[in-house]
Amino acid sequence: MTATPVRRADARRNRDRVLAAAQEAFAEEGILVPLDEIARRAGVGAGTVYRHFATKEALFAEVVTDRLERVVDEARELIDSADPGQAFFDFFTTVVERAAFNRAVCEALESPTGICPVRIEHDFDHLIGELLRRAQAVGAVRPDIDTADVRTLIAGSVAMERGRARPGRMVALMTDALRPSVTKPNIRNERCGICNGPLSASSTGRPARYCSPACRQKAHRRRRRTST
Amino acid sequence: MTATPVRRADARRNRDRVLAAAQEAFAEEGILVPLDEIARRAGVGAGTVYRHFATKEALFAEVVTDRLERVVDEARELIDSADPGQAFFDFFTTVVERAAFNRAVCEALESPTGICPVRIEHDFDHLIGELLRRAQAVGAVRPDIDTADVRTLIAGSVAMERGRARPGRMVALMTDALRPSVTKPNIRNERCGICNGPLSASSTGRPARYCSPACRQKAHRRRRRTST
Amino acid sequence: MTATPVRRADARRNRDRVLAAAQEAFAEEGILVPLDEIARRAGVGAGTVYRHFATKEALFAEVVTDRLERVVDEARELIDSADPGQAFFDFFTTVVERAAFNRAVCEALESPTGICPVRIEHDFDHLIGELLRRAQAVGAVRPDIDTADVRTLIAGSVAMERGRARPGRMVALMTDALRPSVTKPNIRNERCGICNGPLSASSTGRPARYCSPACRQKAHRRRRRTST
Amino acid sequence: MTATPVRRADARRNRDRVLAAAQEAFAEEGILVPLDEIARRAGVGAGTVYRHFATKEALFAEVVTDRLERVVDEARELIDSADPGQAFFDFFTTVVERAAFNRAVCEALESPTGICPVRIEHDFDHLIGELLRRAQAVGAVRPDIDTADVRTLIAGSVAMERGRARPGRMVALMTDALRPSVTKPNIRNERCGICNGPLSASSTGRPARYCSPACRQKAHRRRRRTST
DNA sequence: TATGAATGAGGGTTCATTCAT
DNA sequence: TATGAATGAACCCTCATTCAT
Repeated sequence: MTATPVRRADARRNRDRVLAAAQEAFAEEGILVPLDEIARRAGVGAGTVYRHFATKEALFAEVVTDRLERVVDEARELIDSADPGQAFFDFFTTVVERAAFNRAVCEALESPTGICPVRIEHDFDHLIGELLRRAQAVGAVRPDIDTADVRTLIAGSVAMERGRARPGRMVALMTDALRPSVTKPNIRNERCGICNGPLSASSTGRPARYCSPACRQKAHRRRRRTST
Repeated sequence: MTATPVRRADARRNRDRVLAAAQEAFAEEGILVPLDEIARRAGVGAGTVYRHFATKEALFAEVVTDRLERVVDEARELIDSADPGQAFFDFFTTVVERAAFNRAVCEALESPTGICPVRIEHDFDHLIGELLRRAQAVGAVRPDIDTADVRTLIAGSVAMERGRARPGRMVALMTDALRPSVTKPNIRNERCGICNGPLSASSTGRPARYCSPACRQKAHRRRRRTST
Repeated sequence: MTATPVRRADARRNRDRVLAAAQEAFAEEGILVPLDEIARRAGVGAGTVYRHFATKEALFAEVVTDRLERVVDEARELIDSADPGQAFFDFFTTVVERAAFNRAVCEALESPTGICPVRIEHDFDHLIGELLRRAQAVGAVRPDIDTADVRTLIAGSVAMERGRARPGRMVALMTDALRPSVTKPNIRNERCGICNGPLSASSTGRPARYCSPACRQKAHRRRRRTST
Repeated sequence: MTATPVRRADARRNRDRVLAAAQEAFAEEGILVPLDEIARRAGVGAGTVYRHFATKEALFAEVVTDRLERVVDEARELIDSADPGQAFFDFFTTVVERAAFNRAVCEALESPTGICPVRIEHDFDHLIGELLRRAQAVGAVRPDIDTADVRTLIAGSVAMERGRARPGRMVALMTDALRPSVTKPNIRNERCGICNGPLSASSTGRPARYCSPACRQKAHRRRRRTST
């Protein structure tokens, strides 16, 4: 009992070393990296890892949570930016860039299962929501986008950036996609009334209801038949 | 005198069952699904799987190749479509939709390593290239996009669609991103001359060189110092 | 029932093909060669192999037996040779040479377990015994050698020849060992009365009882102690 | 401050138990013994074996290397023996005796592939070479023998001794073979000029050129034909 | 408390043998 | 009868987790 404070300091230091090693290892090799490898990088025994984290999965969650927390913390001030559009796109780009070099974050973002604790997920979504709302308010982002879309786009952009030859290219394309455009987007995702195929966006006139002249013709014939 | 061995029918049936089970299992759980699980789903012993496929990896490749071959075969006629834009976006949408429910295809598309035989990879790229070229020729697709971009976008769209609540939404957004727009895209991926941060696209005036007023100011001050 | 003779002929032919393929495969790769490989070489199904041979081990025994039978058959006339020494050494050399290129025979000869049927083992031993007896009768082979020695020497020579750079060298040395010599051989295998070490053969005087002067001295001292 | 980790004693004990079990199992059943069997004999899990030895093959190499190292270490002093012949034959006999009860060593000695690390192989060969050279210098060993022969003879003797009824008998015969003899050995390995068969050593007269009177007669006839 | 050794349940794969066709 | 497909036990090896020290 005498050395408790020292022990606590030791434990804290060990915990941090494990986390740092896990950050590194998970970032480089993903969740499949053996736990022993993490312990080795941390310079501790495997048992020590388990002293601080219940399971490997919990350690993984901690690592990802930690990353997300940093992102959230650093991005919080962006909410009050004088240029909400700039703020939103800065955030988007930064998050993707960081995650793209981090297999752990990639795998976490892509996984639909709730790896991270609810709190941080909520914080992350809240942050996105605020940035998005303000950016949309000034017309910097398409109005038909919601928070879930942005999260999905972030994850997708990360996946696309990872290991690609020209870094930043896909994320730039994604941000373009988020900007309002005079072209009429097809994000309503409506389908052809005949063949249920996708509708091509037409930039003029009223929205198309059929995907092609052939289908329009078919619909016309049907209507006649029905009316007969 | 048919040259096919007598037992072919049976073996073929089992092979097909294995392939079907593998399609299912790989699609649901990805390449990490145990081979025994595939055998179980097919209702055969593990050895039977190995009779038909040299390794688990070979089975995986077969499954993915099969999917891609179907896509390529069905899409080949699109090349001569009267509406190249429509053809391109139809293709894009169809491919993503199919793959989105298929972890195997996702993992294969995302993996840089050559899982599939070169032939099918080449066919796939060739198909994309042709559809893209024609669509760009009629102005239906942004001219600054290349085949590699499309492949990446397909894989990314798949990742984004997978397990998402509103199917088709992300792919629609992606296709929007591919359409030409009167907004000036930032796909040049240029960076702020001061902080190297991303540039926001401005739809009017000359292209921005700095990401924010603050950076522009900084640059201004630097220029004065240098000129002195 | 109509085609019985034909079937029998077919079966016989198949059996022979399996045996030939097994000869080849076992000779090249040893008993560990997969049975499927043998079936493949024979151009039959694995089931056909089992129609003719109860187990893989039985097939192996048959193969080895067959080899030994040929050896015995070919060597039988040597028994009545006018030069029994020549006959014996010819036999020895030929057997080793053949077996040295035949992993199956090597493995069978080296294995103490009775792989082959008793009959052929007996025939083989009988042949060796006769050749040996006659060769010893004319003084061509050391008299302190028996049939078991020869069998062992054959197996050992085969093992030594296999894969060696200079074929025939070891078998020549072995045959030298079998010839009578004016040096007194130590095949009595007696041991030093003190340290139980091997005795070196001395070609003159009475047989040594101690392996070295040191041991002889020790024995001398012991005797004095005991007699006191 | 000793640098040895705390747990070393325990792990060391287990490692030794694994090694001992492996010695036993490999010695009895050869390299084909299942690794699980070794673990079972050692009273540990399979994983423990892999903690100490990278692969089964590595464990096998360790076992054999260990044996050879002991042999080499114990035999090193023999090099300076006052009786080089005695030293050589002692070495030969001892090595064979030990290995004869050890399938592992047998298989390693017989295998041309480098199972053991180069160092020990080299040490072993060097030792043999030295002992052989000195023994030949004093005329205790035939001069036409080289190091490779001795290695081969050791392996062969081991194979011959293994499981044989009269231990030591074959090795004694082998050592006899190595001794110089007044009989003319056929180790030149020359062949009959007619049938290419082996020549029997004749102890008198000039070396035979044909293996039998029949061949000599044939040669005679040929010569006549050619000269005509 | 920290260590890292031990565990043992699988993982992919092989192959002697059986059996439906 | 011959086929060769199917079987499944067993192989070597990995690694998350536990536990003696």
